[in-house]
Amino acid sequence: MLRIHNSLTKKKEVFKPIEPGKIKMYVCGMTVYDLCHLGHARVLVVFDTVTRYLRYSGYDVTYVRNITDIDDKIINRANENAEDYSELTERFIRAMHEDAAELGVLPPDEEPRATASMQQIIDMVKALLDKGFAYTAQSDDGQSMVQGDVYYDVSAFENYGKLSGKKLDELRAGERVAVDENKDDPLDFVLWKAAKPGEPSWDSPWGKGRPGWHIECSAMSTCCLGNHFDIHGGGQDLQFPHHENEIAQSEAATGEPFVNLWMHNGFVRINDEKMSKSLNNFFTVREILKLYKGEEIRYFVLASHYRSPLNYSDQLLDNARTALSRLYNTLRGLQVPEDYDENDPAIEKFRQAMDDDFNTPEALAVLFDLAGQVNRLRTDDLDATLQKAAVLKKLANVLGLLEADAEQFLQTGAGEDTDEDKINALIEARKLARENKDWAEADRIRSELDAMGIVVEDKDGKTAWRRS
RNA sequence: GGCGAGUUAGGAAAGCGGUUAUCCAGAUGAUUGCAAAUCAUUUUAGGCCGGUUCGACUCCGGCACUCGCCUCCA
Repeated sequence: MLRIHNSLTKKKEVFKPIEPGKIKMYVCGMTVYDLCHLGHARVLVVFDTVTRYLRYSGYDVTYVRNITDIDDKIINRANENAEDYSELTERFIRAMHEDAAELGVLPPDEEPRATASMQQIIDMVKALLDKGFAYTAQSDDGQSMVQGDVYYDVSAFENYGKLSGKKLDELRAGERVAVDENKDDPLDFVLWKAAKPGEPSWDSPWGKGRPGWHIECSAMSTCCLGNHFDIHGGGQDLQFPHHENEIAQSEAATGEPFVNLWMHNGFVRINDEKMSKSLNNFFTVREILKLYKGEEIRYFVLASHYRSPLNYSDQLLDNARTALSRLYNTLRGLQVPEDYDENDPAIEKFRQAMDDDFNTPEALAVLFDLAGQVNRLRTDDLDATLQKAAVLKKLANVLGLLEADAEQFLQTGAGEDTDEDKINALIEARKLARENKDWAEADRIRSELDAMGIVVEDKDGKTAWRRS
């Protein structure tokens, strides 16, 4: 029985899809004006793992993750670079896809882009105007004031604040909301923004302009998944105002409930502080990939529960590396069969862990228990060893781990190339020395390899090597 | 100020009202020419103060501290 924490009710709930056997899930993706940092990596990995597990559990999942490819930051960055905004976004979309692949993140079923969804966005803004949830307002187009902006009227939506637990009065009492004279209420937010000269723009009934940030997700999600769907996810920082506004827009426009279950992953932190662009304390995925493999980063992310804060440090990545090596060491040298025993008790434990709000740390513990069993069995019962190993590999694969060949994984470093010829030559030389019982020479070669970051292991009459 | 989350051993991180979480690090033993890998055993816990209970890390109350949201953010 799958239970998931719902941000809307702040409780774990038994999950029940709208349509039996099917799950429709939307996750807010990147705004593509820069490289992905570790916080983005967490969203990618977490919801990829959720999707993989839901599919493993037998659900037919439609996973949609959007790309925000037009907004103020993109325009500003393109201006700074003196390049067309679409060149900028194409570049970072490509980079994002590369990073995702390195992290073992499968592509979503659909990846809608804001700029390719203008008709749906305009239709939704129209619907909101028609139903009295929005109003047009004056805007400075660079030359004169025109009636080119459209705002959402938060006071018209009675449940505003239900996701974030905020009340309109309390929000107004806060002094952090910038006062904009064109708005009726400081909390109203823009649906359609009139273009200034030279800005990228799209035709609309309100003149040339571009969508506000929140409306695109309402439009793209309902467009791909229908007015009412099962799960909507994203980082915790999107809960307010972004997701709150999505609910207000979608439910007002369609008159239907929007999303049954909201999932929010916790932040990545560094020195007990949120990692973010604005604090400028972020590490990009690419920087980390120079030192650690994508799968090591993935393991690091999954070693904490998705709703907990995740602290970043080199030591923790080192820890993830060693832990993952233990699993790969276990599979090393085994011809693990595809078929596995579905009645293995570990599978039930694994499912219980994952069914409990995707408890990946607990699920990893099950993998390590299996690894222990495999290592104990392998000295005298190859058949049983392979059976357990098959279960281990299968369950790890559900988490997007242990998909690589063990030997290859252990012999590949992050970033740099391996000079295999040199390594093999040294190992051959050491083999000769050992045959002659010249232990001094054998050990000298071993320390030479060690200095190269190579560990040699003599077992079963053969010498294997791996990266340290 | 409003709202929310958290505080577990040397580090990380879970479950659980009484039985070994797990991973990394450390110790000892087995194995090894010596190592590595692996196995076995093992040392460090539950912010503080009360309460409930035969029994609390686990439930309840208070306090302290940390973090987040309330503005763009994954």
